[in-house]
Amino acid sequence: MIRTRFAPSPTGFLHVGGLRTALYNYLFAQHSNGKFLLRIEDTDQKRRVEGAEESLLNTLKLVGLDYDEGPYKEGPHAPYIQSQRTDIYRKYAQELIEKEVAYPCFCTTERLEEMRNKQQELKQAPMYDRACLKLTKEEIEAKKAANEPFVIRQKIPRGEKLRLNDLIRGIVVFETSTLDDQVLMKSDNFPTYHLANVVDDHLMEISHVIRGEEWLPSTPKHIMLYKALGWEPPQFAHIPLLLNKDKSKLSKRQGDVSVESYLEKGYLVPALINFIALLGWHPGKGEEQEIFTMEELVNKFDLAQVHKAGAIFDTDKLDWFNFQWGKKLHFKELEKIAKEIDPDVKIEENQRKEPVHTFSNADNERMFSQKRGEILLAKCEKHLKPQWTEKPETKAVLLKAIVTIEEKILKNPSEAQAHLECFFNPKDAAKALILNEKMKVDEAVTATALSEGLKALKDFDGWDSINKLQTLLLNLAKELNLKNGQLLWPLRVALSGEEFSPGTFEMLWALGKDESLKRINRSLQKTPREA
RNA sequence: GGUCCCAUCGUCUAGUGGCCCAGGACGCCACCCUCUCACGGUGGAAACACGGGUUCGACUCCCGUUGGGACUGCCA
Repeated sequence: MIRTRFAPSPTGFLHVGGLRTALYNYLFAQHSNGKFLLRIEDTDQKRRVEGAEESLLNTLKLVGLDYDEGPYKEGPHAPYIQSQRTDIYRKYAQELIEKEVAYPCFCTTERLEEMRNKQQELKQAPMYDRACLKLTKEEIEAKKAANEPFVIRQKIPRGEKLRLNDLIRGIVVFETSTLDDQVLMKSDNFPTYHLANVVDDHLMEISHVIRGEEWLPSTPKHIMLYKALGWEPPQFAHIPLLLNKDKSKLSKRQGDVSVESYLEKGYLVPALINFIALLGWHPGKGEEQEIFTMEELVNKFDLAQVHKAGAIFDTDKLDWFNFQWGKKLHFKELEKIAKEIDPDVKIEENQRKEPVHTFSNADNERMFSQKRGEILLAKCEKHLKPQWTEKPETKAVLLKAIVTIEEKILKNPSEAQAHLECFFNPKDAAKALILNEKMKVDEAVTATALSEGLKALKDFDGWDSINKLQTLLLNLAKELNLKNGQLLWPLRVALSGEEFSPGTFEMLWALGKDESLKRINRSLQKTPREA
């Protein structure tokens, strides 16, 4: 039975590196029909952060990493919070002393510090000098009786070779003489990671310990503890680190590392998972697919394909994943509501692989467009000026305008405001902007385009359809013997007042007849006809 | 300093001795589409750290060098 665990320390928000560790544990367990457990490692009273545990649990839930056993869930090995298991660790610490693979140490922090400084100066490896190992039973009892605080240290044998077969790194050999006598129990009677982790992983029947590479150097100590207690060690898989741009271990100081903050910024859960999964793992076999659902990841995941080298956490690619997933999810949602509105709707893909919805009547199409606006609005509402969404008349325009900038919202919702500005705060079109040499738009062309455009639009009654507006103006351009751009550019700039904006047909449609004619008219007044 | 880990385009990576004068993706650049921006399409620049072996043949195996990283806490 495969059993894995994620064992975070509740000292803050869930870190993206932690998310990846959790994800690999989850994927591996799911892939092999095993169990994934969550255990809270809160043995350091000093680093306790209020609310961190809740936030951790909450984020894990948000990203869909549900655990089979863990806090607030029934499980055969409860409790899953280490601070509630201290009796267990004390018992095993005692057992280790009795087996003489651990010993009490009364050295003060000051003495240890002094010792290390000296060793550093002599360019020696800082290691505990085993002063307390020489204590007799009587001396130990006397110190205990005098209430001297003490820790329990692991007694590492000297001159032995320890082989570890890591699932990712292969065989790693350690010389035990280079290993320090690790503290197992602190003077506050709480265990350190090293003891608690070994005891719990054994008791909770963890088969595979999948954890960050930073643990590799202490793994031989852990293996010795398993052996000393007569236990079979689990399999180890040390996954590579996530790195800052300068290749150091990913840290808060060099950018955003909390999963919550990425979620808050609007990154989609499947995009984040997709991105993180591929940082240090690849399905291999020449696979060129990049977009994977959680289900596909579970199917394809394999520890043998996890890399050895660290990966830089570079969010450029995350932005791309987010855009891909944004489109995918959005189009799926549109399909659903289109079918709800009109069971006979025809959905075809255009050349860009975007869905085109053809409805059986104009009412359905209108309703769909409105719904589409509402969906898009929900994606960017928090970035918009509230006055646009509050007034009914501006809201109607907004729901249309927002559809015209769909791909921009999908790409980056926080920029929606800037793209929508031209619908609500029209700037007078600067003459210099309308005239465009490259497009062959001079003053005469502008005057013709605006006045003829205005004339045609005045009597037009197809304002509810972008397609009809398009047909009208394209035909007009032909009649006037103008290139499309010569007619459409002046009109678009007259409508938006901007160099960049949604297209002419889209703007006309969203703005509606009255406002459109007003804007074109105003530009026309200001643009002198050629003499 | 010591111990351990690692090393293919700027980044994420494919590659398990001949399929590779190295493939994909992001980013970048150019062109196309086009009423602008964007979207989309096509193309381009861009990497096996170095030196020795082993082999008929090395990105792939071995050794060394160099470089990077982690650990070296009564933190995890």
